[in-house]
Amino acid sequence: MVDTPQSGMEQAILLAAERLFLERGLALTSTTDIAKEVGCNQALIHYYFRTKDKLFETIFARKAELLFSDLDSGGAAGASFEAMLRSLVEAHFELLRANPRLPFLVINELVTNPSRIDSLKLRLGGRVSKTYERLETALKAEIAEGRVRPMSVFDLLFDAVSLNVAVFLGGPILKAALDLSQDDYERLVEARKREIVEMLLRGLRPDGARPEGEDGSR
Amino acid sequence: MVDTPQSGMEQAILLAAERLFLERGLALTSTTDIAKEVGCNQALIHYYFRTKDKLFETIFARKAELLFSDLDSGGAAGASFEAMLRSLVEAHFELLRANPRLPFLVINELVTNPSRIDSLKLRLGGRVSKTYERLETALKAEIAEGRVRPMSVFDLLFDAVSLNVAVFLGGPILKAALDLSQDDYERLVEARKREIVEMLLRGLRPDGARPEGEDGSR
DNA sequence: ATTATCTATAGATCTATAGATAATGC
DNA sequence: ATTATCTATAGATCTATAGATAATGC
Repeated sequence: MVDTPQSGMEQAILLAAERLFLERGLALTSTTDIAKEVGCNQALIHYYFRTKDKLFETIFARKAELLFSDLDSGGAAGASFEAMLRSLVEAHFELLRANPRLPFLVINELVTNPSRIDSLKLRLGGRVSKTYERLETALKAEIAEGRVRPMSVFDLLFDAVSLNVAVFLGGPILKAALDLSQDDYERLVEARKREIVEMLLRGLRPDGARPEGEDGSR
Repeated sequence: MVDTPQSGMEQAILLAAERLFLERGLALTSTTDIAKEVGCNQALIHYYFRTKDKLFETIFARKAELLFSDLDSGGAAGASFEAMLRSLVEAHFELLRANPRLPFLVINELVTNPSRIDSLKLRLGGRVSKTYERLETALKAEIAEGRVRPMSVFDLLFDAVSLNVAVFLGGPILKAALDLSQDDYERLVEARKREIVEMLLRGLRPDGARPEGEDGSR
């Protein structure tokens, strides 16, 4: 749990391995590749981490933890539901933007090696639940007051995560397919962020909904 | 392009390889694995397909083609925009349901081996454009008449594909994480299908939208 | 003395090919 | 004769370990 202070070499190995694992996944990254990237010999990887799998596990656990970290959103208790949701979704989006390869790594690894799902479950424990429950209370209240159509928190989160994650899973492919410059690509990502929030908020409105004075700004 | 008639063995190899590639990806599937699955010796794989990569390419091309196949939606020309969109999204969803591992394979392969993106582009050519253009005309008309908020076809498709694909990318992981039975899982998938359509259609409504008599049914 | 780093190598794959044998089509 | 299938193996990895050497901390 606690990160014991690491030697420079250990750090360097972790960093290089992280980069390579994120880029190509576990199977396509050899300890030889990592050593080359670090600039040391391949045996040293095993000196510090015993096996390639343990090294991967270390990195994977940290990264996955990040992915499921509580997005401490919501800000002030008085914020409206819309503001809370918006801030949550945007925080999640920014987390992914800062770690764009993360969804690829996690999906890739959990799909090809489902046994890691259980160890992840243990490690993360009830981590997610805090945000989940706060959101649930808020959502139910909104629905009761008729400001949001009836729906489950599960679906709401599924919708939001789907939209966010897909940007970074499909992004690099789209960038290559459409020959986008880095600039154009970043604009696309930014545009998606706005569209996702828009789609989500509108998608929640109940049947007879009118905008609540909050919209129409920007 | 045309599938030349294949011998039984060739077929068997293709089938086994497809299954394994979809399950674990290219890197984690060896020609030895494939041979074992087929029940022949490993050299035979190379007799028919020369290299493992050519075998993969064959399968990958077919499958990717499927993924980008024109979803001949819309039905009758008189159908409403909502009906057209709904049918398009549902057709896409059903395509994925019939090939649930496909998104994993394609993303996995295009991300770890971006050079395949170009060959895919060539092969698929303007395939996607037909649906795209029909949708574009219809969307613009809707927007002009104020029945849909201003937005691009690009974003609309991105939203829809994101929501659909995420079900099948994340589904197996969720199933394991929540210990769902096969039945429960299938119910979840079905529920997602309904929610996705709901979210998309509502998310398109313009600011002052009232339901158009079409909603409120089921 | 202990810890970090290196060289060398065993043992497991895995892909691809060569060359032998069996099956099939005239 | 030609085509399909098999056995055997070369050559490339790749992981993990053993054992030598260099660096560091008392």
